[in-house]
Amino acid sequence: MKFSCSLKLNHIFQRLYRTSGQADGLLVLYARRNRTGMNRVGITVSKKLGHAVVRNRVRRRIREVYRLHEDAFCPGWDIVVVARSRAVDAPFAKLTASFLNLAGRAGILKGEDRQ
RNA sequence: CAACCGGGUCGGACAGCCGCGGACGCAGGCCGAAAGGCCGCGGAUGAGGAAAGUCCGGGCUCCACAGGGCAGGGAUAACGGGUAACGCCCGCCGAGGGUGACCUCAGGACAAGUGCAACAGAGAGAUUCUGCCGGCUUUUGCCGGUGAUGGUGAAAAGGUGGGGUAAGAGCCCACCCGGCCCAUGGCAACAUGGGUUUUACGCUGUAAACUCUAUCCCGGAGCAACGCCGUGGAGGAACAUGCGGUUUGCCCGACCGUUCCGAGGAGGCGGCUUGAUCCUGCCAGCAAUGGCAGGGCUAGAUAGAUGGCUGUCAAGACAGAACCCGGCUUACAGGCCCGUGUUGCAUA
RNA sequence: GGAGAUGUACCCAAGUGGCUGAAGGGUGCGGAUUCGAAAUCCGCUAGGCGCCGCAAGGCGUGCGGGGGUUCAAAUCCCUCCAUCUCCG
Repeated sequence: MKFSCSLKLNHIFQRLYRTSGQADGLLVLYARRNRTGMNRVGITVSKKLGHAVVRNRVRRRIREVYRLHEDAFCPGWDIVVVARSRAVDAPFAKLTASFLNLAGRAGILKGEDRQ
């Protein structure tokens, strides 16, 4: 990926959880501008969603959504995506639509940036 | 042919496009004095039979070295073997179940001692409420014998039959059951056969109750252990035969700290995968397993790599390594293979 | 990843092999007190699930689930599940 890496530091997760996020039935999205010029993306899947196989599948699908639409995002943001329990059985197209809709509301897409 | 029994093994496949991890390779690019780092390209490679639960056994690592004495604790439990070890596995014995192939069993000792056995019942290892019998009394009743009777209970003096007696009782006899002793077979558990006399073998159940016996173990932790590097920020603490600390308890003993220079700490690197290893063949053994020979290297992440989408077939489960092995337990759709396998039906 | 702890009526909970009652609180209902309530005091029965019954009530099953030992298990043993805590 061109300008993205994974978000690894626990205190940055904690900082993002204190901000007000965007949510719908499938996902919750927190975003915050950073100074690196890169996007740092973290995915949170709680143990309540199921066993390790279920959690791995949800995380991989969410990461795939971001990877396929990386060009639509503005660089320079910290992003945390939390999967809710209905995201376990959601089809891939609905997951994509939910992610892009929440990102648009957070104002981190390139189209939103021009306005 | 059908229904089973036991054992083993696989556990989505193929194609296309876009992606991921760590090794390896490259007269490749950038940075750097160098060591090296980052990027790019390439072809290989990349989750399980349970990776799970963390229930046992080890390896490995560290801590202030763990020594002696007295207490104490834990595990296992027919017998023989296998193993690095085990509470695991194999064989075998006994008991129980099944028509059978076979399956299940914490399966030492209550005849060393102690405890418990509620309620009911006369009585729960010790007895006379009713009954029966004998004697006295001659209404009531009293004394003695008796567990054979009734009822109670999970359990009531080893069982059946006969003799015997006032009535009865292993009191006596025959057979059976169990215990003990002897002989034979077996490494052994045990099996089979015999004996059990003189005076006295007949003993309840419970040890997943205390306990006893036998064998083994017991310092503590666990890779978030532990070692190394360490930005920024802050700058402490203490005075000697004392104080604090180290192991299941106590005593003795031993040791450590009480400092000096950088503990602790965000983060990073190592630990991190060649091992009681896997595959094939032969040999020993009923088997678990062991030996020899040849060949192979087969994940190593660190917010955690195997994915996403499409198509065809199938519809197809349980489920994701985190220091590593050997087991156990639990979850699980379907497919395949093996057996001088079992039973039933049909045909010859 | 590792180490532990706890599960009992709607909630808090005692019970560590035995009889009728799963003790006792809170909660519920009724009464006293009050103009009315809260608090307090007194009494009462019910307590979860299933079946039968018009009702009173009765029977069975229930102490997280399953299995075992025992005459008998909330209690002892094994196993699974759930919840919570701690370790950088």
